[in-house]
Amino acid sequence: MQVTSPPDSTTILAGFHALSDPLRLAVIEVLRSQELCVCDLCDRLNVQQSKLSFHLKTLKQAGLITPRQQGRWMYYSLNLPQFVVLEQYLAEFRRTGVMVPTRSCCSD
Amino acid sequence: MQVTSPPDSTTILAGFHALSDPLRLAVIEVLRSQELCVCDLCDRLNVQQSKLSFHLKTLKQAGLITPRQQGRWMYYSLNLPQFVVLEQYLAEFRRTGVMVPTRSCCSD
DNA sequence: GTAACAAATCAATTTTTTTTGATATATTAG
DNA sequence: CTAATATATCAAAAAAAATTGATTTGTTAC
Repeated sequence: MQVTSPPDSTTILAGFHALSDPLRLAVIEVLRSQELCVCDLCDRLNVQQSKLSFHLKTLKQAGLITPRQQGRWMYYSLNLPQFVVLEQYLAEFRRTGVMVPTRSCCSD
Repeated sequence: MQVTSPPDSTTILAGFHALSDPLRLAVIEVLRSQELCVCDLCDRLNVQQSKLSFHLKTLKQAGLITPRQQGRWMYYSLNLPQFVVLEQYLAEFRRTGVMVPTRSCCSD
């Protein structure tokens, strides 16, 4: 019973790439407990606004965070379903623990 | 009951970075079902040897693959426990579904 | 020993990503 | 409308990552 179609590799790649930078990881750690606006994130992570904006874009495009505009503030929060997508991708490997015995290589 | 100590962010970052490249993802997909030597991987992925070697190094340093030397061949296989480490990291987010209601921002 | 082969490493180049500071866009306050 | 503020975007520079072809290292075959 497969409810959702498997994600294409582009989605997976974008997700892992988004999680492969220290600042971006720091962002999602901070958002773990609450939605925050850009200026709050700037303060907490002590990083300049345009820099943060660049990384938020990466996370947003990877589907890991969701923006919500309220007045002139932009609030970001985690998009948990996308975390699950990546988690599931990794979980599949665990289920493939059945290894074919090593064949002999090329010309051997 | 925590059996293993939590991985440092360097480990997590290296892992996600290793998974963020198309060729490296292709490598682990191919290794999913069996251990393979470098020359077999070259053939299957149709990629030149030094290029593959570069990416194998990245995967190896991230702990996602394990080398096994046999004669002049180097066999690589998945290191499943490290996949689990990353999976667990992502799973933690799912468990933090309890969101604090949004506070008002900065000067608002 | 030498030749042949597998794989890693290296240096130079190319490509991609990130950073920076400035500017543009959009919203609210007055 | 104008000023102030929040955020996004842009272009240029800097930094990091990837590609390439050549070379090196190590192993086996002869």
